[in-house]
Amino acid sequence: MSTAVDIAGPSSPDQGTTSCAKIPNEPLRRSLKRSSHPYTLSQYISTPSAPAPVDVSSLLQSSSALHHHHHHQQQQPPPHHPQPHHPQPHEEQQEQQRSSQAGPPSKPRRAPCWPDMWESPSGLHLAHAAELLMRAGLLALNPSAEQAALVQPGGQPARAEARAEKGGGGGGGEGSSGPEEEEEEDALMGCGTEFQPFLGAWFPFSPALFPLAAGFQMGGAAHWRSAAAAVAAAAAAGAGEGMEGLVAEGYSPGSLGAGGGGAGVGGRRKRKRCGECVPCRRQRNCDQCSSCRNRKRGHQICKYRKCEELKRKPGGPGFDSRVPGFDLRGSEFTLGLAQERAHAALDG
DNA sequence: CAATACGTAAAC
DNA sequence: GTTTACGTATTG
Ligand SMILES: [Zn+2]
Ligand SMILES: [Zn+2]
Repeated sequence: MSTAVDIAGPSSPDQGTTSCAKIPNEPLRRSLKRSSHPYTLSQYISTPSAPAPVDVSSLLQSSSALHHHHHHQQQQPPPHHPQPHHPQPHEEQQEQQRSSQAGPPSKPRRAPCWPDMWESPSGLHLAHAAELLMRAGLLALNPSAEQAALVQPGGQPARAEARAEKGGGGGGGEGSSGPEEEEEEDALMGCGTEFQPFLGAWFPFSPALFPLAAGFQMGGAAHWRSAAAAVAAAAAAGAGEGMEGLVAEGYSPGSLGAGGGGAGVGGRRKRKRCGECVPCRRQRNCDQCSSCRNRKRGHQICKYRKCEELKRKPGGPGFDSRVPGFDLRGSEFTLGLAQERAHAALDG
């Protein structure tokens, strides 16, 4: 199904060639004025200052939380062979590249490698499916089955681009990988589903499954790669989340005046992730979805990580068409497990 | 209506 | 100062 997936490239490079300033040319002036009219501040005010999400990390790593709660060290699956030196272009550069190369906005360089099929917010299904499979033990030793199931007949299913926040050499370039990696990996492994050894079974890397595989790899076969790289990656990634991640939510009624980009007039600041839904639990950006690719301009969290709570509008009448009785929150099993394992591995 | 762009709040 | 990410405007 998912035949209706947006195969077209969602990323509109637009003409904003330069970094982030509409100084040079103003082909279109979309931002005439950014007045905003949030919903009803009552909703926000009503928001209890109960810092629920804060405990998530603690819950996940009850034992690991002993050492400290500074940053959530997450697992970072090394993409592949350790490369001492690599020309890792920054996103900005990539942006400019693609932007400048194409005057008119029409798909700058979205390699056909990644059908946005995985990009679908509903892509979580993949993760769910994977978890189900794992639980069922179907992937025990059945690479063929998994491949056939997850791999797409199209040709280029998924490719690992793990490094993401490589962190590089301690600070500075945070970057979050980008399309460029595609080519790199392609050259290295030949643009194909990357099947990594997963506890004896082979798993295809996909944006949705990434975190899962990562966690398990670290826990089960962390030795498959340099521990140092993993640690570095983990640190980098962890920092990224620590930025905002899941902090206590507390709004100052008095401060609710203006601002919030869109939440200026009359409204509330910004809601926070619930921290319990599956998307919230994703620790890593897929780097493949529109948000990830356009994060520089879109300033939005990875589609796979977008909190379901935030997805629905507060005053929304129809709310969201959530499938009743199908709360993915139960999926915490795999996620929690993976994370736990990852943390455990990191902690030692 | 969906996707994207921008401003800005909030955590660091 | 940094970055991340929400919310809306604008665009399509
Ligand atoms: Zn993403
Ligand atoms: Zn959530």
